[in-house]
Amino acid sequence: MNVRVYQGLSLGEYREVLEKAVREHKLVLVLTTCSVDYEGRGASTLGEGERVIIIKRDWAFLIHRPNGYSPVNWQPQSSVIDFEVEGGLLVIKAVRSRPREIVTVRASDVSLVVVADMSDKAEFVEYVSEHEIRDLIARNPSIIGEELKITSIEKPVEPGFVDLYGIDSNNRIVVIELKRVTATKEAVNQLHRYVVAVKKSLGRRDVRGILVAPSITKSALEYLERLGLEYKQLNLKQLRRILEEEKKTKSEKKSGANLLEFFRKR
Amino acid sequence: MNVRVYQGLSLGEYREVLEKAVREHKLVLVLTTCSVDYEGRGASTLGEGERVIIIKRDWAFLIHRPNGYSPVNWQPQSSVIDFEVEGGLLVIKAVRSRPREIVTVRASDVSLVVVADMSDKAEFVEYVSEHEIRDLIARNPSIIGEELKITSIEKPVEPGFVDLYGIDSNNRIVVIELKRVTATKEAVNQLHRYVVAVKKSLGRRDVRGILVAPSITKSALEYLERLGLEYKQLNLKQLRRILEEEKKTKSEKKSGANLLEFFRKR
DNA sequence: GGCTAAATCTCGTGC
DNA sequence: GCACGAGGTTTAGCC
Repeated sequence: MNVRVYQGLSLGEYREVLEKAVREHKLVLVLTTCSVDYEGRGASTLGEGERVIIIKRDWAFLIHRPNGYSPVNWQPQSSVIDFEVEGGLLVIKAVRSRPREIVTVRASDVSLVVVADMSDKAEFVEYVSEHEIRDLIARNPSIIGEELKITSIEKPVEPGFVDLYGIDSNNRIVVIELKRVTATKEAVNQLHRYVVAVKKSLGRRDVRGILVAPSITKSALEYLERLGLEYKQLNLKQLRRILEEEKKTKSEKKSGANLLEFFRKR
Repeated sequence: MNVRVYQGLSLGEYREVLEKAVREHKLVLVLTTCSVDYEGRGASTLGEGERVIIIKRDWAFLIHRPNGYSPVNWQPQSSVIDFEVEGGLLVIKAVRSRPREIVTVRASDVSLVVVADMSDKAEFVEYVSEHEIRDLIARNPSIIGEELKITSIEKPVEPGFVDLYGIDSNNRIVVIELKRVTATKEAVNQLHRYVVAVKKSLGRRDVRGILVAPSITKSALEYLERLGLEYKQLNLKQLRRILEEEKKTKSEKKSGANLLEFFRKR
């Protein structure tokens, strides 16, 4: 990694360095005393204080305060980043075109600028996502303690997509809504919407709605029961164990079948 | 701002510097070649590559790749940050207790460490939020072209909170759901939920549901009309003008009051 | 601490 | 390019 550190320059000199670094799509860090204005979908102002500015190679633009996870101001991807010295201040403008938004930094002092060549081609692998859980249950519905035949994944119905759709051992239609986190009223409502839509489109009354989640809020459970829907608890630890097992087996077999596509094509 | 820059140290020396800086709640930046594992609500692995690590004064922990707005891994607030040198690697563990999550960084190389004393006490003022729009309409319902008397803000009903609640000129109950961005089916659904709940709790059928938003998706509008609900377009620019005006008047009044106090104290 | 909903949400995916 | 939904969402507000 090629890293350059700049300290003790004049604002004009910093401007030169920053302008060149950004033009060359380097990664840039700026430690600065500044105020910030934002104007776009919303609007904000931030008084003077000490912050870290990160400008990424794709011109993502982040302003971080000394505390907290979130940047105080940002631009997910800027179309223009402009540096000017005006009235004793280094003014940085990060502009985004769609939606039209602008972040303006007014730096009275720059303590440090770091310019780095960075390369990162590594693969990011995430697991235990809702997708993965969904496909696992589709392959093996007994996980949720039901004798089901899953016939569709992400089945489109009027108000959206049903996570899992199938038939139980009594030939009743089953609509499943899946959450990988605590289910709230929103989730109950989503399920209810789908059940109503399926009932209507099929002209059948014997449609079961099952909410599958690791946990559910008390009021959501009450709401769900009042609507005649069901809740099945999901054991995430067990699921992860099964997924781990499958992954091992899969990497041995090296099978590349896409379950979603498989179901779609039927 | 007191800034210290470290380069060319051994991993063991870096460990010392980082350990001390974090213990003293300094802001820390690390440019490093590393791999990352995450295990908690979800799980992920990331192969070796060049990244920026930010450790904030409150032990928020962010790992950024050279591109994109989002950190690839993070800890909103760590309870423990631990540094060890193991097998030629600097291993950084950031642990969060609730929920139990752990991010593990394995650094094969450190290019730069920056340790900074940073102070930022400035106020962050955000405007044109849903709150502000809500309160403005509450004060002046004619903005949405209706003769309304608003009687409640954020009225709690069974499934959640009604943004604005009131009575129209024909004595019909009005439930208003507000969005500051394009309204989707989700918003329609939210409104529908509230209208159903209010109808039920009052035993009245003459309850109007109005979705107020700057725009609405086509399918959401169809859905809304099918449910017998209404949509009112919001002119954000006009709203912002009014808010600006009000703010000016308010600050004049405020400074006037301060002036009054000032004179009283003499 | 639980619950509810907003967010300059961002990001991926499908049409 | 829009629409829709997930997210390790995070954050704020209220009880």
